[in-house]
Amino acid sequence: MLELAILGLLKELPLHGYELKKRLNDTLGHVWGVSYGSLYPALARLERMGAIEVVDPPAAAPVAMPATGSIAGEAAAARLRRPLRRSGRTRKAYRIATAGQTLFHELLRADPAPGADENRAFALKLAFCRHLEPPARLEILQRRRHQLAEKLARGRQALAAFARAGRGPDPDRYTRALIEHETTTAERDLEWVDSLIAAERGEEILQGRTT
Amino acid sequence: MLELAILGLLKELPLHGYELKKRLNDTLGHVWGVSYGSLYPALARLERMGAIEVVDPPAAAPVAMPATGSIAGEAAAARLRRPLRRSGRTRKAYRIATAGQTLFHELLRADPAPGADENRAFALKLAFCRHLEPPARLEILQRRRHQLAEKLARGRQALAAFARAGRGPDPDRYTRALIEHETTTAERDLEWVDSLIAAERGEEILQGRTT
DNA sequence: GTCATCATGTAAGCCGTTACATGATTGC
DNA sequence: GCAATCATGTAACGGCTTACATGATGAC
Repeated sequence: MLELAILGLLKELPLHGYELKKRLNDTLGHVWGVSYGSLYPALARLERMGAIEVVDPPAAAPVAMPATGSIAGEAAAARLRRPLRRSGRTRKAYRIATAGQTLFHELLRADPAPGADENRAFALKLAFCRHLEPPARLEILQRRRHQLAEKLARGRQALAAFARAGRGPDPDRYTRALIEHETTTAERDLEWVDSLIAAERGEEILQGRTT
Repeated sequence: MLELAILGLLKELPLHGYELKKRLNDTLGHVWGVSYGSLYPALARLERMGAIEVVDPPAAAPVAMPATGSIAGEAAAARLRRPLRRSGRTRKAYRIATAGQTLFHELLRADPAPGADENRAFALKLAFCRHLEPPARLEILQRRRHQLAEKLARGRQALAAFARAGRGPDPDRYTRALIEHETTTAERDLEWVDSLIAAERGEEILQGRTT
């Protein structure tokens, strides 16, 4: 997942580790907080894999990039633009390589190990899926839909079990309240994803694609 | 967190590892899935700490326990009741010790490391907080309330930043939609916790406590 | 007697963290 | 020259997972 986030950010513009961490925590902070101890090794790993590469030009590259469109992107870009006359050796800016593009798409499409971070995984994917083709986006959304539907089913089942077991005064109102709340949350999440899917389909039609 | 779950279950009735895992996955499964590889070491750790102890009686202990009130508890109890005539040595059933009671309460009151599993940590605490005194319960709920309020504030802030930055056609509708959705989710979670707090207060008044 | 299941554990590995070590650049 | 901050890394550890090793019991 860290890899995905890194590649997603580098896809917009070349960055060095320190700046990358800042952005990760600023723009993606609510979903994914990273520390140096995992960031730098991850960068090294990605470089070994050939997914990213250092941009050599000691004092040239990332000048005058137009609006990236990403939140806080402008501020970060400004931060990067200014001190470019540093010697250029201390900082190691990375750029995404072609192998990295491939990896990026693979990671976006891979279904997440079911578990606690299904949520953050989806959030991360959504945050980067603008780089994808509409069909691939749809696939991600539908996979998420499926996850949520299952979660909802499990919740309703648990609720039914409660109804059968809990005769008389509440055996455990807290657990029950929890499951109820989680179930309605799942319902709403599902509706939301459905609305995203609908929007996506509308988009496609507007563009004349009938896939 | 595993410790908390284990202690919480053992507080209801003595169990051995295998059964413990089943319950963990059945009743708490939606919030916390465990594997043997972490469960058994955790049990060993807790035993070393003196928080739990093996129940020696080779073929006697957990017979005829009345309704536990926990979901699926009856089924599990039946499962445990029947094969009791096993030699009694293969299975190591654990009971919570007094040191464990203390630990349990400490774990319930400890504030969770902020991060991804704030949610599951709270869910787990809620699932066990019926063992707590009302004031302690209130404290947990209020801590959660605080967490959610902060999350909500961050969300609104991010949204405001979006409003400032995103002139014209959507720079990134996906991220925006994500943050919007997370914000409204936080709002609803907050309302829910507030309702739990209100219920708790009502409870207190009914019982004549004016704390 | 053999198969499914119950039952306990260990080993290796993944993915992240905190804490530490180190040094360059800039502002004052 | 000194502090703040920028910047890169390493080391140790944490907690959990999968996969593996092992064996008892009960059903047929």
